[in-house]
Amino acid sequence: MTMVVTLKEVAERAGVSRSAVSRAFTDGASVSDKMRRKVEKAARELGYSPNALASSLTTGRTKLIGLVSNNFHNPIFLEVFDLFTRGLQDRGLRPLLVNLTDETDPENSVRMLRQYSVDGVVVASSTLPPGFAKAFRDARVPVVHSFGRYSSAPQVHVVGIDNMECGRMAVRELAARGHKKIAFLGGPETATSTQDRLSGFMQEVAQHPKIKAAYSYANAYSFEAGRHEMLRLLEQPNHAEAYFCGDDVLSIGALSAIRERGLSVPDDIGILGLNDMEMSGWENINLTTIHQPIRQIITSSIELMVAMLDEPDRYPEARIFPCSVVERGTLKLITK
Amino acid sequence: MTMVVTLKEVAERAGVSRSAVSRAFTDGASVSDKMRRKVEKAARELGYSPNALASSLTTGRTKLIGLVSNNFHNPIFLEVFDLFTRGLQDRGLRPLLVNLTDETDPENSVRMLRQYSVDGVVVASSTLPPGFAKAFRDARVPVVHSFGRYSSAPQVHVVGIDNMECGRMAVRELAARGHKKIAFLGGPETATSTQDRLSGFMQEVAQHPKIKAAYSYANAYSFEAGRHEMLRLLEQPNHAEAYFCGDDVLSIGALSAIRERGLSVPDDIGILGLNDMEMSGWENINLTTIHQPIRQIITSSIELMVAMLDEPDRYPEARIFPCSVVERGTLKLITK
DNA sequence: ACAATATTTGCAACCGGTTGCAAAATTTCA
DNA sequence: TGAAATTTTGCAACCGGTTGCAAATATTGT
Repeated sequence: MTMVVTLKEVAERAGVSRSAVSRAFTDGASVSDKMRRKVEKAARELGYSPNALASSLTTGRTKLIGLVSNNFHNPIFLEVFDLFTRGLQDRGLRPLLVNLTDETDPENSVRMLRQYSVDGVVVASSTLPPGFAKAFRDARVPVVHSFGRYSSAPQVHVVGIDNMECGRMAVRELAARGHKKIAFLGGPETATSTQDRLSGFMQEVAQHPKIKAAYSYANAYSFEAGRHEMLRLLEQPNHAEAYFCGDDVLSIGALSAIRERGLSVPDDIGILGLNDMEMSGWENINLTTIHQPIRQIITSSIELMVAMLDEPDRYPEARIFPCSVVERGTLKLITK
Repeated sequence: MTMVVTLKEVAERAGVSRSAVSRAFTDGASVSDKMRRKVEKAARELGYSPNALASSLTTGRTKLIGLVSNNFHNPIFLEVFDLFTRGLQDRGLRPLLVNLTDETDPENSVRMLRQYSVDGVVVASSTLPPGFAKAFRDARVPVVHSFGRYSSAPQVHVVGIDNMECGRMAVRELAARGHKKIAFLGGPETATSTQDRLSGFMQEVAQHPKIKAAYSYANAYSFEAGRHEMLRLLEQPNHAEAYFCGDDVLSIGALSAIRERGLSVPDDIGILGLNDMEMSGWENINLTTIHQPIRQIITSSIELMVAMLDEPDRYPEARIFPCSVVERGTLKLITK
């Protein structure tokens, strides 16, 4: 159909064996310069390029990496996909993108990715349960869980941040600005990132006897969810002075709700986000937020994946990167 | 290494031939119920699932679709990737994501995608020259250029909008609101979408003798580029009353610049965008814009791709979807 | 110039499946 | 019940490459 040139035809044209052609195209193989030139000439004339899938059959390596996620409504994930695809490409790996939105069962995706013999899988999500990543490990395919839950006994490789510490950091930050009545507006209750941020948040609150804290959840990491939850909160008799939102996009939704109700930020209500996505720095958003070093997380995830390709049974580790507050316009300045 | 179960082992366990196992897993094949049950039992016990890549070798179909783009800084593309990946998955196709940022030469990507024997390629970009899509056609791989340039003599399948008509529509819209001094703030000059929108814009301006029009370009479809160009324009002695920006993200950048200069929208300056991405509807953005029906464009692109898999030499067509203005807060209301 | 050594090449089997064809088994019908 | 028609099964070759091994060729040292 597609008239694709095969190795055999190149061999015939060059008047050499098929193995010779194969060797000319695999570096490190034993080929003389003369032979290589002869083969390359024939290949060029025929427009040949080797079939990566056929060769994977014998080499056992496809250079395909499953990139699975379910965050297609959080703008930070555009940055995530950009960094992942470029990083993988730069190392000669190909991302097979899997959209897990609405998928509750790891089975299907595991099966599918095994059918395509991916060399490894990157699970890029904090809203997918840890069991999802583990399912890949159980199927004996190397897996890195980026933005996953850090645990003292990691079952799979995790690269991300310390979400509990972020929760604590948020409270310290709000406390330093003199807020006495604060709240956590989390993402979906089932997301490990939400759970951990909340638990760090509450842990730190316990250290500040004068601070009153509350919490509630949005049902997704999305603008609409944040807006909806904040509208609900504003209908309650006495809302908090400042909110730590579990994500920037949630924060932006909350900001929208607050302004719609005629309140002003940061004077009436303060907002602290988490992620520091590109958009949060835009002047029309200007969100004070905790920076998550996604560039480093992704680079490190890829390096870890590459290392695992050589050493599949590598002992699992967690790579945790520190976060820090970036000061913009949605939180009052610190009063000294 | 990965202890993967092969068809041969299933055959041995079930006590049947290898072909029998193969047939049990391809629907439409001639197998008795008894045989199928026997094979399925053995397969289940062994945890077998067929190797899609190996079978592609003989069937000539990988069900892999290259999804190539270079728009990783325009939030609308998160929606685009979401819709494409889900749409492809729903039809049993797998998106192989290719990030063409910084890539100027189609050669590499064509070669790479051929090595992986993709069944087809979707080029999702209006900032990639038409030659990019054509390179795939020349390599005899089915290609659909989504968001591509509509031409009366299409060389490849194009699914998108009539960009010239959008330009005209923008002028009519601004004229109807009584603006006499308008301008087009385009994306990169090399993007066909920019060229066409500008040419439609100018064409329509010629129909309105009282209207004065100018135009300039941002160097990318991104927030920063839009903001930067608008800041530059505001330094000129007399800027326009209303701008048609070639994209929503550009518009948002422009809004940020305008407000930073202490001007108000839409009273001092009006902005009309194009795309109607999710974010444009957010209350803190609230952009008046021309809606591009991306959902329909993507559904149609996928349907076209599926059709081409059966009929690779299908006569090229252009599928054009109408756009329409969605009224929000960045343009004065029409004065009757 | 010749033997010893090192490098390059081709043969043939294999990777994990699919498929045309003919033999074997089953069903249909008289 | 038996022959004809139909369905199911297995054999063997093939898809496009890779690789261990032995034969062929080239290089080195004396």
